[in-house]
Formats: sequence, C-alpha cells, structure tokens
Amino acid sequence: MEKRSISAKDVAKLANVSQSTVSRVFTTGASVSEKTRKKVLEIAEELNYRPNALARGLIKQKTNMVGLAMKDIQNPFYHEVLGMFTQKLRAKGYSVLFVYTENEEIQQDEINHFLEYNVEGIIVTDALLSSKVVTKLHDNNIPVTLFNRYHKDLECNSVSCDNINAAKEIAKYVYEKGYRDIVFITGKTNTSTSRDRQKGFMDFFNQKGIQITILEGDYTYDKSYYLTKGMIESGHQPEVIFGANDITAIGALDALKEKNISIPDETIIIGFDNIKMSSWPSYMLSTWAQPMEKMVDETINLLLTDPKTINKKVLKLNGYFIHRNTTK
Amino acid sequence: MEKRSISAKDVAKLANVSQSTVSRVFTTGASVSEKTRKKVLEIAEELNYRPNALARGLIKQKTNMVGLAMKDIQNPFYHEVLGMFTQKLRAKGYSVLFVYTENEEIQQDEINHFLEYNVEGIIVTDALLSSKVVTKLHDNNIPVTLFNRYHKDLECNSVSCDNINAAKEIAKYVYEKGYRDIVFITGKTNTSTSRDRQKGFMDFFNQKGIQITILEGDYTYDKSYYLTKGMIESGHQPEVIFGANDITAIGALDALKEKNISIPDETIIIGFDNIKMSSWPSYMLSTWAQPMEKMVDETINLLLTDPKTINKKVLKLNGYFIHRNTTK
DNA sequence: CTGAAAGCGCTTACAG
DNA sequence: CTGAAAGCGCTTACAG
Repeated sequence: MEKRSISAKDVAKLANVSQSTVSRVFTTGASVSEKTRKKVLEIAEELNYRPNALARGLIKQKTNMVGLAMKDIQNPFYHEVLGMFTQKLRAKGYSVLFVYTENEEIQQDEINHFLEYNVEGIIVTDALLSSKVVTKLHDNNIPVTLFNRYHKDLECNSVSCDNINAAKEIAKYVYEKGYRDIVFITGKTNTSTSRDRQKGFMDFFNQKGIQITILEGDYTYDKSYYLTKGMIESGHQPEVIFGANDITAIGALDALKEKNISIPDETIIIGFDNIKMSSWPSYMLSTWAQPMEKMVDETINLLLTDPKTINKKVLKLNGYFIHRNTTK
Repeated sequence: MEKRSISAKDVAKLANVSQSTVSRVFTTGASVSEKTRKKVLEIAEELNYRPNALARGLIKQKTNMVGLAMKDIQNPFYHEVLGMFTQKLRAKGYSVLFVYTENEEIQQDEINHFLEYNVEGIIVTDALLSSKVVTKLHDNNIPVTLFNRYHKDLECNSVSCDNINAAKEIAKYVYEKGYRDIVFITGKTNTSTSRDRQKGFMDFFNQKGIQITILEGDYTYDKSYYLTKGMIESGHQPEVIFGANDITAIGALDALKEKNISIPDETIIIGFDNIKMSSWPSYMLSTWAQPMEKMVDETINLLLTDPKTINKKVLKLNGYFIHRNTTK
C-alpha cells in the first residue's frame, strides 16, 4: 500500500537480471533468451508489473496518446463518432485524451493540455481552430486533422463528408420527382457543414431556375420545430423539407405531424447524418448517410501514418441516400 | 521543425539561468526573484515553452490525469454527463483519459491504459467492474468511483441518484392521483438503476396491495415502442406508464400517439433522467430529474479529495419530479 | 543474449 | 534567491 508503484528495477531484482533485460522483455523485437523472458514475465505477473507509459513516452518521444477535441453539441452523430474514434484508436494502441468544448473555435487553453502531454496528434470534431493555434501546433510538430470541418485558410488536414455533392444528389432526387415548393432549413450558418449542404442544394435549383425557400436554423430540434410550425401557420405548406441534419429534420417532422400534415403524401422530409434516432419506428426518416466508419478510419490514417505531411490534405467522402418512410 | 520539442534547458540557456530556476518559475509557490521570473517568462513565451507534463508526472508521482470509462449506450444522459465531467475536471487542472466500452462490465484490458499512464483515479459511468479489476486497482493504489452504479460486493466508492426513493415518490404521486392500472417498463434488468427503480416503484404498490404490470425493456427506444404497441394491441390500455428512463418513456409515448391515445387524458407517462430531449416541444415528457451536476461534483470530490479512503462510500442523491405535459 | 551507462525533461532537497 | 546534483522509470546504443 505504499505510494510508489512497482518498477522494472523491482522485477529485475527478484528475477536476478538487470533492469535493461526487464525492459527488453517488454519491448517487442528485443532479443532475450526464452528462459529469461519466461522468468521475468513470471515475476512481473506476480508483482503485477506494467511498464510506466510516462517514462516510456519521455524516453521514446512517443506517447501513444491522441488528443480528441469535440464540440458540446446536441447532435448524437458526434457521440457515435466519439465511440468509434476511441475504439479504433485503442485497437491501434493509442489512448485518447479527451476535451469537450463549448466553443465553435477551440481555444488555446483547451489545447494546452494536449501539448503538455505530448500527444502525437489532435483530432478536432465539429469545430474549428484559430489559425494562431494551428501555427502553434505546427511549431510543436503536432499534426491536426479536422473531422467534418474545413477551412480554406487553415493549414491542416481535414476529413469530411462531401456535403456539397450529397446535397446536390438530394436536390436531384427532389427535382426529378417533380417537386417545386421546396424548403431548406439550415444548421448553424457559421459551420462548413451547413454552408456546404445549403450550397449544393441551392446551386442545383438555381441552375434549373427554381427558387427555394431558406429557413435559418441552428442544428437544434427546437429551432427547427418552431420554424416549421411558424411556416405552416403563416400558410406555407411546402412539398419538400430538407433539414441540414437529422435533428433538424426531426424537429420539422414533429411540427408537421402536429399540424396533421400527412408524410410523405403532402410533404416529404429528408435529413442528413443517419443517426440511430432517424430509424426509430415513429420517425423512419429518409436521410443522407455519412460514411462514418470510413471517415473515422481516414482521419486516423491521415493523422498517424502520415504525420509529417505539411501540405494539408482535404478528404471528402461520399455517402448514400437512405429512403425510409418520409419520402416516396 | 526538428523532432524534439523545446525544454527547460533551452529556456535556461537563453535566459542565463539554471534549468532549476526555469523549473521554479513554472512551479507555483517556488521562490524566484521578480526580475528573473520576468526574464524567464519572456524567453519561455518567445520559445513557446511549456513544461512537459510527462516528465513532471514522473518525478512528482502525480499525473493530473483521470481515467473515464463509459459504456457505449444510446442514452443521451451519459453524453451530458461526459461533457460535465470533462469540463469540471479540466477546471481543476485534470486531463481526461477516455475509454468507450461495449461491455456491461469494464474489462481489464480497457483499464490497462489507465494503469500504465498512472491516472490518479478512475470514474466508471453506467457500467460495472469485476471485483478482480477492483482488487488490482486497489493494489495499484488507484481510487475508483462508480457513477450511477453500485454493487454491494464491490469495494469502491459510488455516486448515484437515489433511484429507489425517486421511484417511490413517483409511485406515491401516481397512487394519490387515484390511478390503479399501472405499467412499469424496465431498463436492462442487470443494471442497478433499472432494478432499483423497479424495486422502489413496486414496493410501494405492493404495500398498498396493488398489482402492477411489469414489461421487460432494455433501455432502448425500439424495445419500449414495440412493447407498448403490443400491449395496446392485445387490448390493455393502462392509465399510467412509467419508463425506467426517458428514452424508454419516449418510446412508449410515440407508440401511444400512434394508437391515438390521448396523453395525459387517457394515459399518463413518466420518464427518468430529464435528458434534454424530454423537453422537446413534441414530447414535453414528465420525468424525474437526476441531480446531474451534484452527482458529478460529488464523484470528482470523492475521487480526488479523499483518494486514500479504503472504506467505500456510497452516496445516493435525490432528484426532483418535473411535471410537463404527460402528467396531469 | 546481457549489463552498465547515458539520457528523456522534469522537481526538489541541499548548499551557498 | 539560485545552482549543482540526484532521481522519477524507462529505452537504447555500446561493449562484451
């Protein structure tokens, strides 16, 4: 029960070998005779010894830690993403230092812990970094990958869904079905996800000379619900509502239901994300599935296998349309 | 752009002081003349120096890291909890090493990273530990606090909502309103939260000689939705449905809505957790609010200020009933 | 295959 | 107030 935990030296003493040898036993690829390895492992087991990752990180200049910063949002999509990141990183032997932030732009002091602990890379989901922070990170030689965000002035990697193209595909579907009274409810307008989805959707219809209605939401259920309700009450009952994410679409859906508008017969609704909730039996929302697993894999890849790339890589992955009960 | 990051030695050289002095500048309480402090700070700023937390952790035997293990569940309650934990811990100068698990009982290998990095304590939310793991943790002198779980045989601290009492209060409300046809939909029956809520609820009615209906759910929306739908279709339309958590209650709520049962007039519904979703305008679910912030505070307190307590402390905090639109 | 030694970047008695 | 030195627990050339 004393304070200090047991070290390689303790094991060495009992095993009658040097501390170096104990270390070698726990270093894959180091040459140790089968006999000593067995003995050391035995004693280690007995003493419940595990190499100290801090000391190892210090000497190897490699900590096996990754920093993950995530914005405090209501969107369950990112919770699923978080789960996937931690599991995949662990499988690769990495630990995750986690920070939750409320800022759209991650602040310096939120990154400081990451720097102090010498993380090998930083993943930022659903938020941005100031270019000052990015510069600092570069100076410290710590790679960053933005997940589902990008910014043209930011010198870092980014992985996201090809939001523009996805929205275009959705627009195409809507157009070909013959709908002309179309509403898009935005997310937070300062996010690249919302802007791109809006752009892809609008551009398509602009080219066709069709005017669509834009409602400014903020990625929350409440906002979308009230926006939709207000619109119906003001006499506008569109044929199509496309929400910038699933939560937005679900808010609209519930408002429509309350107004006894039949879905998909009178109005069709399309979301974006394919969160688990969108397949709940009472919603069965048609939506665009982001290729989450692929996005996570690519992010980790970019961060870890190619850490020294200075020239930023911007990856945009496709997804696919999932038709459920809110489209025909 | 070289590999090594800059160290106290580098700062010392430029500031014409010893490395010890640089260290002292970054140690609160150490005595340094105002003049040297200023100079060192200046150079440090210029070089972008920050003390290496790994080295500091190694020498001080104090890492300022806490391990947080969380079960991969659908319940948004725990996402809110996660956010609160990371923010409060950061405010106290702690970093969070995060692990997501799919196991009801956290496994040894999921804890290993925590051990290797010498975390100062471990928080386990919504899951259990095997007694073997707990023993190992004790041997390594690492305190553990269970959040919203407890187990009588487990020698560790735990903080949870007083689920038994909360359920009793709800039962009392239901009873006094005169309802007699009552359904309880459980959560996962191997969780202490579900068991306690069921126990508190049933015990009250048993004492009154009233039989209630138990439906075995699993804390998911889908299960609860289909359970409720099935019940209605089999001809049983109860006056009260109490769900073991909000998601469960919401699943029941949607099923009832679909069957055109008027809420709260024909059937009232009560949930548990007070997740953000429960206050969405189309739900406005009446529910029991867990005192989340207090629970988080107490957990951190127990873990950090009193780490050497061997005798486990089991804290049960009250919450309060929130009446919204699904009760009268 | 193995040990002694240097060193990762810190903190902290110990002198002065 | 400040510097030299020891030491936290490791890894890894360097010899043998």
